[in-house]
Amino acid sequence: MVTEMGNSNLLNKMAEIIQKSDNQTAKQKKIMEVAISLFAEKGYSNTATAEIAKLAGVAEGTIFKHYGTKENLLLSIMVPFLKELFPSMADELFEELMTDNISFEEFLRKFLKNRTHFLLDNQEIFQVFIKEMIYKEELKNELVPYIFEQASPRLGKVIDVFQKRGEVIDLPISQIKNVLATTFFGFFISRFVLLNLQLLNDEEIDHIVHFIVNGIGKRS
Amino acid sequence: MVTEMGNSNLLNKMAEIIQKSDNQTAKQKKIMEVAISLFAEKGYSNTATAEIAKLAGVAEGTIFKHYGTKENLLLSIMVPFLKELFPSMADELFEELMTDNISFEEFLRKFLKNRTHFLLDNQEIFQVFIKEMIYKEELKNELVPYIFEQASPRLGKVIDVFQKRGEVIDLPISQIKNVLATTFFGFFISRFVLLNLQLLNDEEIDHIVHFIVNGIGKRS
Amino acid sequence: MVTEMGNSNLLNKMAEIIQKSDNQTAKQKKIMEVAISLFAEKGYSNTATAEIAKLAGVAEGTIFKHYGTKENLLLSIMVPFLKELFPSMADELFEELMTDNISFEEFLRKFLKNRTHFLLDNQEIFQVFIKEMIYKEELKNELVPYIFEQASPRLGKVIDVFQKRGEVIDLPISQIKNVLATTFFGFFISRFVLLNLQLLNDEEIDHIVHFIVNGIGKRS
Amino acid sequence: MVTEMGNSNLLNKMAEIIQKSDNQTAKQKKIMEVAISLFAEKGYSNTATAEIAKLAGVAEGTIFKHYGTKENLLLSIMVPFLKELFPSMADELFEELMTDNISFEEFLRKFLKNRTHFLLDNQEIFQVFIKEMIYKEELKNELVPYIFEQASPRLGKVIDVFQKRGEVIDLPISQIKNVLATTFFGFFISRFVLLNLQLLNDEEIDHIVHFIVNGIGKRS
DNA sequence: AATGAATGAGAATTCATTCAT
DNA sequence: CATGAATGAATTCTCATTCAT
Repeated sequence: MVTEMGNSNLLNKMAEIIQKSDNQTAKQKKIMEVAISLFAEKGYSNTATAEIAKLAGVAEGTIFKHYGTKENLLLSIMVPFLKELFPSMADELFEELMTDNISFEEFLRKFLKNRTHFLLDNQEIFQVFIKEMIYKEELKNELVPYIFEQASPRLGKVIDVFQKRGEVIDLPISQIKNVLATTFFGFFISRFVLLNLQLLNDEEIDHIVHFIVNGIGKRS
Repeated sequence: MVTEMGNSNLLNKMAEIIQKSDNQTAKQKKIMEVAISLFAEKGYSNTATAEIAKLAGVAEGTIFKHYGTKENLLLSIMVPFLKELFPSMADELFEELMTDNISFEEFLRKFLKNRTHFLLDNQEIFQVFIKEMIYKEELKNELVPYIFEQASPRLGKVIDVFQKRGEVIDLPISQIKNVLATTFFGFFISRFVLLNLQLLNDEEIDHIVHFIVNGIGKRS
Repeated sequence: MVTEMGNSNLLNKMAEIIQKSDNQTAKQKKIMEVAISLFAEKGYSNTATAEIAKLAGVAEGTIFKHYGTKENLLLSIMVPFLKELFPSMADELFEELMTDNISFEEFLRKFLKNRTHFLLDNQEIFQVFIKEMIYKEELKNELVPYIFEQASPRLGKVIDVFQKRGEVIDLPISQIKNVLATTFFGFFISRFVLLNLQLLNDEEIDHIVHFIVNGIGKRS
Repeated sequence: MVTEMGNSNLLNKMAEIIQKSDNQTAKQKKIMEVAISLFAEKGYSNTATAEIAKLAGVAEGTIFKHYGTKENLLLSIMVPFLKELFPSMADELFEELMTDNISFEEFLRKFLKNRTHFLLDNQEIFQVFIKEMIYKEELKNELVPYIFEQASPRLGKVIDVFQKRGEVIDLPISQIKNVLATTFFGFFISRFVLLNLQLLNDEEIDHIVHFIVNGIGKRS
């Protein structure tokens, strides 16, 4: 159900990058590594290509030989992350989690654990991602819809399943999706970008899951 | 329980700024206005002082005559916002909302409406604020604790009241605070910064309040 | 024997200043005072008029009302100093020192003491003077000849007197003048400008006088 | 008796500069050449990097690529000069001059000729040097002691030798050193900085040597 | 493929000077 | 006389990008 986005510059560029990104030299890997770290720390526009080159132990020209522009280097960082964050997650992870007759709480718990680990493993790229998305209109305007298109139907399907099993309240799916998306989003952003926390234990995940399921109101 | 913060460079600087900013020239006001708008749109470091000057109809030197540095101009924008976001909110708003024997849901509804309107009125500054906080370690390290100190005890008091009235579940206050803070935060950030939405109707507030109180799990 | 210098911009300007400089207001005096101190410390071109105004407790405009330009403020500082350094010194001091049948050594001693005290009293202006003379070709080209014209004949007369009394060797007067000028000059510059010494005791003056008279060679 | 100066920021910076400046591009050399000339003529702070770039036929950025800051360019000019003015002079020149049983007058003559030629060859750098030393407290405070430490013991040794040979009067060495230093200093500064003279003939050196040895008093 | 010297278009900031009040 | 807001040209410095080797 992925909409065609042929009019998107950014996604076109990303598609190009994917094709080229087969075999990276050692120097390219080092450049990416350093760039991710610096972009995450100081932001894209506060990081000089000269600094990347120096820390990566390559000449400045080398970066431009490989990536053409600084902007392109940024995209080359974001593309593989995006690829892994959604498409693979979507169809592999969701099926994996849904196979057994797992309870809704258990599903949430496993889902949050899985994504938390992925984001912790890629915390720097995630930071780069969010930071740039907030700044750059173009990026925001193209990626937010893309992400929604990727995530929305899968999330919808899951909610539908659990509504039918009687574990989720009978409100319109879109409404539940919004609430869930906002909660997940607030949770990840505040932990991994704003507070820069490096850990997340199971207990905390239990709390958030309990909250999502039961709210904080006391049942009469 | 509010910690003294006399050792804060940034907050000291802010205090100085407030004093100076009483009697503003027409040109100064115009500069601030334009700066807020540009910083919100493109971010602080992607906005040139030359552009601010041009749009404000002043010479570039005028900006520096009044604010000394570009950084200082940013602080001059953020300070009054911060001052109004917390201290005033805290002691006036909270009392106002709590006087009558308001229900928990009603409290949440009113609180969210009030803060939503404030943020809609100051959406651009809020964006500047969040964007810079994400980038600048110094800002983050001083403001996050400050905000927590301002908000935490007040939030705690409210939860305590409603727990005693039997409207909020008997979990540790700190746990409920975390969950609420994350939800509010995710809600505001995703709406006003990431999605850049300009409206919020009462129905949506009802949804989020219902979610906070009841969760999305179905009661058996 | 003072040559006419009608073609000199600088000396003309100075002449104008002299005429205007009759009655100074309290603010003017404060401006001059602060300017001298700052020019001496950091040099003319490293001192901002804004700083002078601030330390003098006046508005920036006030400086320009009185002195027109920053350059003119500098000249207004140098003129009275120059006036006292040479013309008055020349005809009053020299006569005073030469009246009695003073010995050459005694003359040198008194002369050095007198000029040393004058320079110590005006050390800051002297520093301004030398520093600017070194930098500004125009100043150098006009003032060095002027100073030579003022000092040279008077020094020549003194040497002549002591040669006739048999206390100074019979070398060409110009040669002795050069040597003396260089020595005096080196002495004052190194002490009061480069090393920034604030004191000079009689013993040191005795040494330099002894050296000028006898050299450091041992007599057989 | 040479003090360790490991705590000197400026001198450390200079050491770094030397290492980098081994293999200079043609453009770098041109930049240095032009900078020396302009700094000497108008002083460091009255020379714009734009002007240096223009006269050197390079882009302004090139200057900053190589030297980082304008200040650093200044140091890059001064360092090699300083290195040659003292250390090499000291141990090579002094020994060379002292080997034969040269007379004191002859020593002075040769010494002055040698240093005069060095300063004439480097007149512009010498001017840069003196001009900046007068202005910048930091430079003065680090270099004046350094120069004294370099020059003082060597000068002392020479005086000692000639005192023992009976050619120099038996006054305390420190006193003779002061007098000599002041004379040399006044001589070089007044000629090469203030008067900007381009020549020095043997006759003039003979005069100054004669003066140093015999003074200007007539022997009875 | 890799280098790194060179570029030049901005960027922030400074400052003497003007002028309306 | 005095003020101080406003100016705008000049200055130092940054940085993505190019290109000859």
